[in-house]
Amino acid sequence: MSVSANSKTEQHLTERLSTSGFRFTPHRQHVYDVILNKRDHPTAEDVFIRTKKTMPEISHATVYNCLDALVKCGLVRQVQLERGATRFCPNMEEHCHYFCDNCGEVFDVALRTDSALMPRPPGFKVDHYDIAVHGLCAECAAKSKK
Amino acid sequence: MSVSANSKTEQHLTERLSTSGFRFTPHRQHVYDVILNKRDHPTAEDVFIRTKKTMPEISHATVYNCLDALVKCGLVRQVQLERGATRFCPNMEEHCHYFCDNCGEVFDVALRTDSALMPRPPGFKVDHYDIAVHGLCAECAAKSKK
DNA sequence: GTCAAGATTTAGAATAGTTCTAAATCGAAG
DNA sequence: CTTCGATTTAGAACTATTCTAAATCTTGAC
Repeated sequence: MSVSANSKTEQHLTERLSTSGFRFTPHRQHVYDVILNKRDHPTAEDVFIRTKKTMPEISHATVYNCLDALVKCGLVRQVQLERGATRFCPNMEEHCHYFCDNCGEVFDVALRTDSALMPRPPGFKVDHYDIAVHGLCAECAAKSKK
Repeated sequence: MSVSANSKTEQHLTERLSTSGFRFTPHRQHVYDVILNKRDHPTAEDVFIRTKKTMPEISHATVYNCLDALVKCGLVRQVQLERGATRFCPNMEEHCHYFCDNCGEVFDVALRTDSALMPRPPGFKVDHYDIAVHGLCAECAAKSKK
């Protein structure tokens, strides 16, 4: 299993790109594959390094461009968990991020509550929810007690 | 009404700082006052500019240091809403941020749901919730229809 | 097929946001 | 009043992101 192993995914990518006015390109495909293959909420820099493995000539700016295109066409989410680099996540289900402030690990947890019921400022048109829970993962919580 | 108008607040600040092992300093007081006085979720740079008005000699690094101290002693929250600068918020109630992706305005809305009931990874020790809702504010939503 | 127009990619420069460093200063405890 | 650690400073350094101009590629019109 490697780049473009899944032609269904590729189909989907092409479709989503074009409905948002973007072209399908090999660069966008590789970047998307990288994000799908290791879902550890990589930064743009991480994605750059990983994409270089199968596509050594790709440039920094292109990775940002591809990531922005993927975000705009709804295949990838941006996640801001700390000061510093933005991370990227291909899980488009409603879910929240449990973030360990000590070791930096991120856990996805599906959202059960009906977020549409949350009170909101009058007239506000919701696009998406961005829920982060900060704290310590089980491992770090155990260590910090010692 | 100006810097240190409220001695109760100052008392509170001194207390909170010292229980976290920090000293009370005029710089920290000014920075905290700036954040309390205009609650528009300023960036560190905004805080720097505003603090300079009453304390022209303050340096960039000190603003970051003061903000970090205030965050560590639980008087101020960091908020990550977009790529780029972190914002700061003195509202320590459980609340979420409605963020207009078009004009950048931020609205605080108190949280009603009991977040303690949310499912979480086993063993995860929650420190705080960070809930952002992206979309368009009433004004921008109206404009975008035209 | 050929060409023009527009989209994409590139390297590298530029900018923004944050952290680091070493020296100077301050303040509390003895 | 001395000492030690905390705080502050200016500015350098570093990290993350965006911009720029030129080159390349794709698509659609002919």
